[in-house]
Amino acid sequence: MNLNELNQSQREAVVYKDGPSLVIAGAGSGKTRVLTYKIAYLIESGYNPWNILALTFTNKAAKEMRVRIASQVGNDVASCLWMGTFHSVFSRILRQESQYVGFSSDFTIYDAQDSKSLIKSIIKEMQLDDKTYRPGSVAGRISNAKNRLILPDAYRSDRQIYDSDVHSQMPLIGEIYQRYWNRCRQSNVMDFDDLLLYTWVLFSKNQDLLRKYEEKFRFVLVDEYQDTNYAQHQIIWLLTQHNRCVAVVGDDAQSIYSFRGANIDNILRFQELYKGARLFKLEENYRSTQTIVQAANSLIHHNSRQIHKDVYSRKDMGEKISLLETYSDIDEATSVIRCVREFHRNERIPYSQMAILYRTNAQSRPFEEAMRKSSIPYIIFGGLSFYQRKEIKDVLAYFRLSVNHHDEEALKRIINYPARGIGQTTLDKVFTTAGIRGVSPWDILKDPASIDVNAGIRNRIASFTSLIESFADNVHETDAYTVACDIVRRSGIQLDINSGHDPEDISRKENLQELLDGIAAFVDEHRESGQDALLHDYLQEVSLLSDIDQGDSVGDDRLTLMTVHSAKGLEFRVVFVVGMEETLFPSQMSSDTMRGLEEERRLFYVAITRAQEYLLLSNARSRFRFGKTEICKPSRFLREIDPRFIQRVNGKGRGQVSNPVQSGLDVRRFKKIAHTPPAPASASEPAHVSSMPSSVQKSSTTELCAGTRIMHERFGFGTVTAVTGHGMDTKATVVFDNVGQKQLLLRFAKFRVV
DNA sequence: ACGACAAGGATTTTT
DNA sequence: TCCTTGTCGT
Repeated sequence: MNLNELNQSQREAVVYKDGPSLVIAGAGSGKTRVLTYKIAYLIESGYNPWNILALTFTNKAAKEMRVRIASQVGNDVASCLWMGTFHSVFSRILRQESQYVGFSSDFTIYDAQDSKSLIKSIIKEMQLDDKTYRPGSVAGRISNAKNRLILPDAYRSDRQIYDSDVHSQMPLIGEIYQRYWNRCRQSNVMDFDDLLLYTWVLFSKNQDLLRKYEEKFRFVLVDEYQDTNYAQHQIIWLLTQHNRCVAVVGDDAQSIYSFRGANIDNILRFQELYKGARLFKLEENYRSTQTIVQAANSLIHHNSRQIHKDVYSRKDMGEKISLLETYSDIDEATSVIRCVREFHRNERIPYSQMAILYRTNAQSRPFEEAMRKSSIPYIIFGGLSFYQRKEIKDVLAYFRLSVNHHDEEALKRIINYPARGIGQTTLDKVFTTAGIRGVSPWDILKDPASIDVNAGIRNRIASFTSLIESFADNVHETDAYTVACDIVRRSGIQLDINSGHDPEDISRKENLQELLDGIAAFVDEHRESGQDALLHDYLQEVSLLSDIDQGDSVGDDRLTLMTVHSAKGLEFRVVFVVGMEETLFPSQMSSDTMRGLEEERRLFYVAITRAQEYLLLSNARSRFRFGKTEICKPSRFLREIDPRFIQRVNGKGRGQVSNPVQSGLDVRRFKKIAHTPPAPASASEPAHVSSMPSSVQKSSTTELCAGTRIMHERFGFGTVTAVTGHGMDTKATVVFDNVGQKQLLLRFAKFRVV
């Protein structure tokens, strides 16, 4: 590792390991670089990788860091690090120690949808009005409570909380929380918040365990600390208050997730909590022009609560920031797209280096239309993620129920999908009886005498339970892919999904295939590195995966459209921030409190600092919203940027005024997430290569030695650096051109020598 | 038990 | 406007 590749302040932050430290990393200042170098440095100075805990918020960030660290210390070492998202690391710990919190180790995980659905059922069971007790808001309150480490008992006896619930017309939330809590325990499931909450319970109620993990994690690093909630903060504190070997990295100016419980005070008060903590500031921005950096500074200075820093750039001043005001949202889209085309033609900037950022997903539509008209290739992020789709969730529910029969939400999803004649009436009986007896619905299904139904239904129930049990039989021995195929086939999902022929059905079919391909890849990958690849293992990983980070195929030159939130951490040569209007950005719902407004301002700060070279901000005088045309005022944020950095531009071009008839008549609806115009008929590569019936031959191991070039089915080209082991256990160490170093177990690896 | 219609609501969403 | 949810009819 070469510390000379770091600047002065980066280096100081990296080599300090004698106590707690807070690294304030301005936008584009090399935060990930510091984290990865620091971990590599710790290892070089004697720390065992398995004694280092590094926590991130996204799988993507964890993966990226692991690759970068692997390139410094090798993959073998890097793979021993405890590195991952809070949720995945904690779920691993909880599975290990599940007995101490009263769960069994094969607990399954509820996503937000499952939680909401269970809460809805509970509200119904309590015969409350779901207009007053809106499941979404109730779920939000419970989630908040969990993030603040408030257990149901404490919730119900807290006067202040009760008053606030009464104030919002929902005095019984405590009761709902208690029931929700019990039901999750009974179902052997945890929701996302539970993964944090029970970890805290585990450590705070059990001194021996805490000591064990304190010993284990000799050094703890946390990325994006400004986004931690109280629970995460407290767990870190429990683990590190004695050895004080903790480094947190973040930027208070980029804290934009308070609506999910993130608490900016965690980072602002870090030094009060860890007395004597060193503060390092990374202030040189390597990403953007001086204009962009200074403009962003001038904006964020309007916030009162922040850690002082002077972010600067040594790049050129660059272009001024363009301000574009248009007549309507349609004009805004056409004008922005015209700019996109000019940047592409005149400046030769690829589309993939440009992004349109907006506050809300609903704003994407006019841009989609404009891009279709001018045949600009684009990709829209947002909307339903892959794993949220019905067809995918159904399959996953089968997996979950096979692993954990008590998973109530999984059961509810699939007991009558595909249709097997077990209707709502029967289900109601099952759930009511389960509620009365205090057992899981599965227990009721297994005990046919417990409900009053006719023999036909009884038979159908019996065949359903034995179907699930037959899946469960294989779950511990057979690999996830084989089990998954078996489930998809024998459950009747395959039949159901293959039956339709409209575009919707085709897409469902493709999604199912993609899921199965993903499982195949998972199995391959885990086998190659000698790890288990059972359905349990897959489920654990996939339950905590939200987006498909391998999603976009490389080489596609497409313009990006996304919300500002999802753009965090990304950068583009050209950025358009659109819809800069009061009530939209800042959002109506946030602008009544100072705290909310400051968060919106930070959000805008994030948007601005995504740009490397060119930044354009636009606002429309009128906008079509909720079925009406609204008059819009320019955002106050536009006035908060120092005018020295701003130039007004005219969106109308050469007197072109948008034609309302033209846009109004365009009634075709496009549901596709991504759209590529037909024009550049690129040699179409097969969209899906089913990976299990391997198209790549296994080569004989004797051909391999250090220096051999190989082509791996998934990892691409790479060079063998070492071959170790004998017979079945022969492994090759390969440095891949794109994905870094990997260990391949030759018995399973799919590659050929080139 | 499923499809057709009406009504109501509508940020942001790393896990 | 558009999406989700609930009710009603067959």
